[in-house]
Amino acid sequence: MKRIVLYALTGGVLIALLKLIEYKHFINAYPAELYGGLVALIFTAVGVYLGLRWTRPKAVVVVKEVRVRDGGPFVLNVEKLKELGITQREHEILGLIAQGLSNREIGEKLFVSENTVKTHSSRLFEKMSVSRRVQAIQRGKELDLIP
Amino acid sequence: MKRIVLYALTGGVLIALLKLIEYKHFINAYPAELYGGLVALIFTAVGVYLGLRWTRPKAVVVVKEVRVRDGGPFVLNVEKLKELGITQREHEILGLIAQGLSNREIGEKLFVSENTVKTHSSRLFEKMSVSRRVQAIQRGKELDLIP
DNA sequence: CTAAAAATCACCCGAAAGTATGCCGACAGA
DNA sequence: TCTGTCGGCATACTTTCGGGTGATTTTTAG
Repeated sequence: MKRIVLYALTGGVLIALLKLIEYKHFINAYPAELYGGLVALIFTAVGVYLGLRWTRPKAVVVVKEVRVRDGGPFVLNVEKLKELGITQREHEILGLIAQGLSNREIGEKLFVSENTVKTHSSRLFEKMSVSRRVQAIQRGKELDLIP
Repeated sequence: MKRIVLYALTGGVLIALLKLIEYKHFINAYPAELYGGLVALIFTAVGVYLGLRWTRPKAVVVVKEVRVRDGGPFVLNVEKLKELGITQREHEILGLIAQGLSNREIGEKLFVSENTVKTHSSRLFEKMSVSRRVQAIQRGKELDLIP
């Protein structure tokens, strides 16, 4: 709600501002259709971004085929997660790490910055008492945090 | 701050759109900001819709486990090793990588320099068509090169 | 509504990982 | 003997990781 108000305010102010300053030569320089297309494109892109960003499912469950030797389907050890204080996001990132993704790739997948991924993984490693991602994977499998 | 810049950009382009749709008929009835907000809202909504429509559908949850050779002990796939041209040393290093050891630790364990380990792992990654150690582990397990 | 928890992002720094290239010695096979 | 493969090593360089700090924003719980 706050964001919408902010959006309206900044948008309105900027519109007034830009209208005063530069729309004159802006508009006359190229055909109007071009601007129309651009505007549509930009807003659509923004919409896509915001849509993906904010309707992100709470639990992005990892789709992965795993060849396992031991019997029984994978059952997430929720108690262990709570015990270690691992959050959903951190757990999610653990899964993606286990898929061999780099921090950058994880960030792209989750629509967050690489820095954010680093922060999550740092805290995750701390909670899991490991210092490398490979170790985190091992530990995660031991503790049934990941398949 | 980044968000405000984004709004500024989109808002700036918005003025052009208003121009081209002949807003003069309505502009006198209500403040221009209202139209700006409306147009922005509409396009954003369209973007959200499109974004969800086309990029989200595949985000269906399926945790699938393909269980082969259940319960059996690990059997090294020697054919695969030969097929990929992976040498003993490289295979050995793959195993140590999978144990969560760093290149330095591997070097110490094998009484060789860290650089040598890097060389081996580089060649190994190339042969396995991966670019990171975590991926190598995954692939190695899939191909039964490591337990 | 407010406080706490979770999530996000930025910046710095050093270490680890990975790439590329070249060189060398040992050793097997043609 | 020549050639090819393998193991080992180095140097230089780029990228990725991870630690640490601090901050804001969003979500959640009370």
